[in-house]
Amino acid sequence: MKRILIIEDDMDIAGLERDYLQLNGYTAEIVQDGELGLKKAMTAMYDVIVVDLMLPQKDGFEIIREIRKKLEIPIIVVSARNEDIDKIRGLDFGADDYLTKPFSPAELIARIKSHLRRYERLKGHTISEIIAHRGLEINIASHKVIVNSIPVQLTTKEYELLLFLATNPNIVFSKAHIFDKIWGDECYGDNATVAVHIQKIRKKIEKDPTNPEYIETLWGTGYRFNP
Amino acid sequence: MKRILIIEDDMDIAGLERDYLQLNGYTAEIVQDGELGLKKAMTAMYDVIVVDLMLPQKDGFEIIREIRKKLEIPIIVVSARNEDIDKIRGLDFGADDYLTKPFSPAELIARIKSHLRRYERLKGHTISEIIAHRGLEINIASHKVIVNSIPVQLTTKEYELLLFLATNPNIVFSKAHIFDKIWGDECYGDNATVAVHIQKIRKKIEKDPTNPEYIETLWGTGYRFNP
DNA sequence: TTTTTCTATAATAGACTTATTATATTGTAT
DNA sequence: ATACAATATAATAAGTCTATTATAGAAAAA
Repeated sequence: MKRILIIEDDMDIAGLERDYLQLNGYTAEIVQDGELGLKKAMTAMYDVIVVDLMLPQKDGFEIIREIRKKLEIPIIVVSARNEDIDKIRGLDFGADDYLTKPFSPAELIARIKSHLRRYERLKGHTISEIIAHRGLEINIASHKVIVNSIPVQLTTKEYELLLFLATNPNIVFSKAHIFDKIWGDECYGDNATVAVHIQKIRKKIEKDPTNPEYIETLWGTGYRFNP
Repeated sequence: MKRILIIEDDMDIAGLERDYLQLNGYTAEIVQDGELGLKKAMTAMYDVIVVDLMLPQKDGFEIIREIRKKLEIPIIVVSARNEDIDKIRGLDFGADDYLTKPFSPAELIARIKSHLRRYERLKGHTISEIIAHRGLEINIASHKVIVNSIPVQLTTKEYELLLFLATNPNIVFSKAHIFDKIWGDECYGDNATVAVHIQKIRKKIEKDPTNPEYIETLWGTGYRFNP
């Protein structure tokens, strides 16, 4: 079941969107506040984000830019003003598509479908799919991970690290790269920190932490998540 | 320099498209015939394909379906008839975007730009590029090597060395040259080290390490990878 | 408290060296 | 020419060393 996040302050429109999405087999969640919307989006549990440009508290452009720093998922912009379109298209701030109000819900569905298809084609999987894999299930809301039906409590950093690796399976990342991704480019820190976190995650999710199945060590190169 | 393939029988339109693309720093190639267009596209030398639906000889839909079987790159459809749009959107036959004639060249450029951006975003960092020669497969993103469907575990140095040779097939490299490439010019070390690594790689990937098929020895000269 | 980060130490994979054996090439004598 | 020896180069095996990672525990931060 694909999950869509709607960031939209007009509840009439948001509700309509949600109903249509649900009719088409999607799970939709509405957030009316920009600040909260950004936070929700950053949990990385959604497959697509639909965001209105005109929001109270936080600028839509800013939200998208922030999301794009961390996530690769499709972002569809909704705008009431036709003039915004050029701005959206011209500036490369990370949105994938745009719709001007009023738009037909069918149009929205069609576009979401198309973006999901492409994402899956290029990445090989969608977010929802990666969250449950083999015996490992990542519950994003609670930061809990379920390994072979046994719930495991991860700390924030442990969770972020695992999620990053799990959403990029079969790719080797150096400790420095992982550090940059999780802590941010600006942060200066020790790669040992990454090693320590990896160790702690392994203790919690691996059957035998000495012979890890999920997070593999490539000596001298980095770590790799095996799905 | 990004390469665009235009499959379009109307030379007026195709020429206009090409000129605009070139003005924007792209390399554009025009093919007027559907059959040939498909063949060209399949060479996988292009970054984006722009295809007209109405073509002599071969149906545009069919072409796109064929391309999509093999390639993940963005495909943009151009159609003269407005009615086609619904068909394009409704059917999932692999196109990424559509434009109805007449359209502004700027619009085409904008869309191509946007698709390229997204493609790079989703594929760029995690290039799951695979180098394959005969039974040997090297997956760059995951550092995995497979020989005749059997995964082989290489160490970092072994992997680097094999990758270097495999990406430069049919070229002879002296041990000193290989050493410089893998270890860096500044490093001083023994050429024997290279020989030892070659030996270890052979043990892992060659059927008969004594008569190597992949990494051949050129007595007194160096080593050569045979594809 | 709990979580995160740092530091010191231990474990170890694998990188490198060395010594030895095998093989190809070249040169020389028959 | 052919056979053989001499020489140069490569393959191999084994052992040493180093760099990297794992781990534990303390310190700092939240």
